[in-house]
Amino acid sequence: MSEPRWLTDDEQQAWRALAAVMLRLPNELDRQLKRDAGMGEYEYWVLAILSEAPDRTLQLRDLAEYSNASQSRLSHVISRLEKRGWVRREPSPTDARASNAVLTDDGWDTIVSAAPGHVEAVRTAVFDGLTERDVDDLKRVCGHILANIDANPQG
Amino acid sequence: MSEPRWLTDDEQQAWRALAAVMLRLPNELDRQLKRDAGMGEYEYWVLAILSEAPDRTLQLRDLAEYSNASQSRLSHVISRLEKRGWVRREPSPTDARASNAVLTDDGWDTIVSAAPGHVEAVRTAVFDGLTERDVDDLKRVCGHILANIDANPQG
DNA sequence: GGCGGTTGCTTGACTCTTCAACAAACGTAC
DNA sequence: GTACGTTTGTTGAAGAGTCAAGCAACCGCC
Repeated sequence: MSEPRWLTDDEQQAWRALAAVMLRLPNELDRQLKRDAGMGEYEYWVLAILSEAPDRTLQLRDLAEYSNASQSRLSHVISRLEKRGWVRREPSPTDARASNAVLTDDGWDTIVSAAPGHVEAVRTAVFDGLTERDVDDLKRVCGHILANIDANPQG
Repeated sequence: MSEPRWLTDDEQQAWRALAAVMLRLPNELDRQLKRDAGMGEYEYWVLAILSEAPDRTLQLRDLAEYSNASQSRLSHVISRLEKRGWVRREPSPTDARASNAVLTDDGWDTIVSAAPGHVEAVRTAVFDGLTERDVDDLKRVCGHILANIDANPQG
């Protein structure tokens, strides 16, 4: 192993800022959602993605990918959402291994009523005070990071 | 409550990208650290911050703030690090309520040997392919977000 | 000097995530 | 058709984080 390529000062500062965002922002949004809608940020994503899917239905495999989680995590989460009556499982008609998650009417009502408050929280915590260029920069840099992770997974 | 200020398309895209980073990046770095050094990303921060502090010592209250965590979380983590012999607690000489965390020699050796691999993982996952301007943008935008959170805490 | 509010920290219960092991169905090659 | 490796999904145990409650020390004030 050769001499490690240490981070420059600028990189260190950027890294500290990003790390702080990753520690604090999810916490912040979880708290708002938990308080106002009884769910966490990840559960919100799952319901939101389902609500936009054709027939409000998605195979678990795909839902896990779109929501950036492991299948195991999604499986546990779907079980919880099922218990609350917001989602139900259906066997896939085309592949006997696969299951689909379907958003119920209750789930639809829940996400529709939770959305305004959550969007407001995201706006307050993230986008307030950002210029259009800031938003573009954020999208671009995060896109690079995701590409880096995809290109070089640790798992 | 008035009509919610929905996100623009650009904001939505940026938000999805940031959310994906927040879900996947910590996971990625945790896996590398767990595999190569037997600790998680947050534990690494704690050790790293301590290693740079005067006398490798910091009051728990301050360490919690610098590491962007709750005191409760830090308390649990320090207990784990204590069990592994990387950190020890000391009563504060100036305030009988307070405790200091001190990095042990073992802890020092651990963080020194873990650092190169972890820096490499951060570089691979985050900074590879970023221009200097990207790095500046990342720092600037994350700084804005942190300011937003500070100005408007949900807790 | 002691009362009341605040600060620093710990604890335990609850919830959530990960990881590894497992099972069932698929598909390809022979 | 059957054997092998892969894909899809579930499960249970172990590890971590959050939250609320609690305790002790501090500080300002009367």
